[in-house]
Amino acid sequence: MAKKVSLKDIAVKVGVSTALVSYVLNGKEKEKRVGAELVKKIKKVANDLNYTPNQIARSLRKGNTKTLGLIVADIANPFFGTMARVVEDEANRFGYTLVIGSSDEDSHKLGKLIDTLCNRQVDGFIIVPPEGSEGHIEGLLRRDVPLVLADRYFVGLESNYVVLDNYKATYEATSLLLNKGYKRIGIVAQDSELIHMSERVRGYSEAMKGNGLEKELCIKKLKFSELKLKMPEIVQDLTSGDSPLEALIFATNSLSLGGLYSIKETELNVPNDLAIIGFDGNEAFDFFYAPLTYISQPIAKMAKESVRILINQIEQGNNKTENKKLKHSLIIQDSC
Amino acid sequence: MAKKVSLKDIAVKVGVSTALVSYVLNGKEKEKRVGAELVKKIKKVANDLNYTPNQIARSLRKGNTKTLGLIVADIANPFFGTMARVVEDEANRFGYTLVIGSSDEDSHKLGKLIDTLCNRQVDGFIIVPPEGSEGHIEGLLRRDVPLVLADRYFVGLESNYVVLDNYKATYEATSLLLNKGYKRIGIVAQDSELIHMSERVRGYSEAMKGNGLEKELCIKKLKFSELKLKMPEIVQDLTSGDSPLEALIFATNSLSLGGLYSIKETELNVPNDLAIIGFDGNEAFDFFYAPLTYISQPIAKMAKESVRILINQIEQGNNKTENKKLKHSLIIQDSC
DNA sequence: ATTGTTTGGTTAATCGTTTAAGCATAGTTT
DNA sequence: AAACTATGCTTAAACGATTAACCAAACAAT
Repeated sequence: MAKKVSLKDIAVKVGVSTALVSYVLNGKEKEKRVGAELVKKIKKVANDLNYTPNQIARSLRKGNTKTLGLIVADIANPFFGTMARVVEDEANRFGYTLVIGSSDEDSHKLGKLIDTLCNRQVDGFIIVPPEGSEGHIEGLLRRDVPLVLADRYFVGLESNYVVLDNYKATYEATSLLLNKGYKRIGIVAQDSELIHMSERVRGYSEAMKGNGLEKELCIKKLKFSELKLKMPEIVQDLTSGDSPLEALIFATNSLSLGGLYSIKETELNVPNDLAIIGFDGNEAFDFFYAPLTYISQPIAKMAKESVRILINQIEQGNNKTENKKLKHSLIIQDSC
Repeated sequence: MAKKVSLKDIAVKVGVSTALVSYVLNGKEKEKRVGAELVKKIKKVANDLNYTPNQIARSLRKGNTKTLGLIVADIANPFFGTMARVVEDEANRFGYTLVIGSSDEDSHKLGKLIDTLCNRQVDGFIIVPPEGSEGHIEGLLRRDVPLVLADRYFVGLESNYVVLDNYKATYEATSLLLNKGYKRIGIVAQDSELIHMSERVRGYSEAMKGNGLEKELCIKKLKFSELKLKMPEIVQDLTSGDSPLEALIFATNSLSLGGLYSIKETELNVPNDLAIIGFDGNEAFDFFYAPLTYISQPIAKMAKESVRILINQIEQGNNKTENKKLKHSLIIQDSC
């Protein structure tokens, strides 16, 4: 790697001190009363030599890196990929670079990522926190590290967060089914203590109870690892027997997808034998023989808000926390 | 942000120079003959204070950042998301952090990303180069910046690269169709000068010519921006008239998807009226009424090889370039 | 007794920027 | 003429870690 042009190179060439060059190149020529002649000369030489400041050195001196850290569950997941993309663009717009990490929903991995990024002195974090990671988040908060939680948050922690109004999302989805006359409605959710999931289940429950159907509640929880193994079985169970379900809500994108793969293998006809509502968009939803009705998240808005809040905290030192619950939209197609 | 523990804090607490602490914490206690007592004490204090080295300072001094830059077209695209994920894991495995950028297939944006990452002193790049970016890549090569091109490369440039054997991929896909008896076969490709695309077209052409069908060649090229607009029209054109196509190969994932959306709207029956072969996997392919036969890329392998080659060059200063053309696999389902 | 070696440390320069503080010289007040 | 003020630039410390070079004391060898 060829060595880069430094302030010193310019200084030597022009015959001044590095301080002066730094002032000029940082637009402090007025404030620091640099001679008009020299300003021109310095700018020209800087340009000729194709100078760009060494961010590492600058970071060390200034104590900031103009870098944000984004930690999602898995960047290969299109939901997080899309989110990352918007975060990247927004960060760039504000002059920040983005570093992305995947936690695999593993709080230990999250801890390692946080350490790494802290040592690299990122100025702040946007984190999609996995289960059991309150401790790590709390640690960051205690150290006053600028931080926004996205997609999920912890009830006990006073932190910034930007999430979907998950309760309302499933409440309305369930209501839609109820309005269409379905009564025996079930939900397949992730087996997780995380608030976004419990809110989704609660939205479903409350909607059912509101219709006097508390006895009909059917909630199945799956661990992530069991998805491929158990989904066919679950679909089978729920839709047979003496009171088979009439409708099913899937509480995540992967559950929806898993569900579709399973349903495809059965004799069931959607929506006649079974109505379904999915979560998050997915092109596959459109190609299912009965294109899926689904709850869509405003990913871009979530990402933008997160960045805005984060940068606000970094640059203004804003210390009161901001919370956002965004509204879903219901994409209505043919599956119910 | 609370200040972090530094080498000096430890040094002061133990009552030694920072040099000694640095030696011990970097495992040079033997080489530098540090007293056994002190070694213990320093390690203990470092541990108690929860010390972790400031990577920024270390980077400035050592001239490396243990950071890799990955520039893809769009991290929201699952193909690149998956690739990024594997690159991330591999980089981590070797003690590197990953910074990701999206070029949007825009060489100017690529240039800006390269500048940003260079100023942040990444140790090397993995780049999926957009059209017209030879100049930027050449610039990096001239400065001896460690670099691996992925997915595509430039014929004139002597650089590392890891790509799919695109020629073989479409050659075999076309052969499959020919063997099944289809004769009037077309290909819909991206309108691009990039080698991966021209190789895909060439694979198709050669296979057709090999069967004496050069007169039947039907190659449609679409600009990325025209995809949604023109695809329905193209599908319509190709499949009607007096010699409608019997089979169609889509040369990218988004073309495949766009094609499927269009075909869904027609009266055509796949594979009876029209056989299709797609590119890259996609869950949507599985839910099309005639699950798609497609050319699948070994993304993980591509990512791993890229990282291996890159780190090899960074750490060994290896200056002979490595090139890899990986083999596709043909996932055979019901669309042909 | 002189020289040499080992042991166990310290000093100080360095990476490239930023920035507070200082210091001439010229020009302006009183 | 003495005392300020402005102008225009330089010096040097600092950020935190690394590392070459040096130093002192203890001990051994000639």
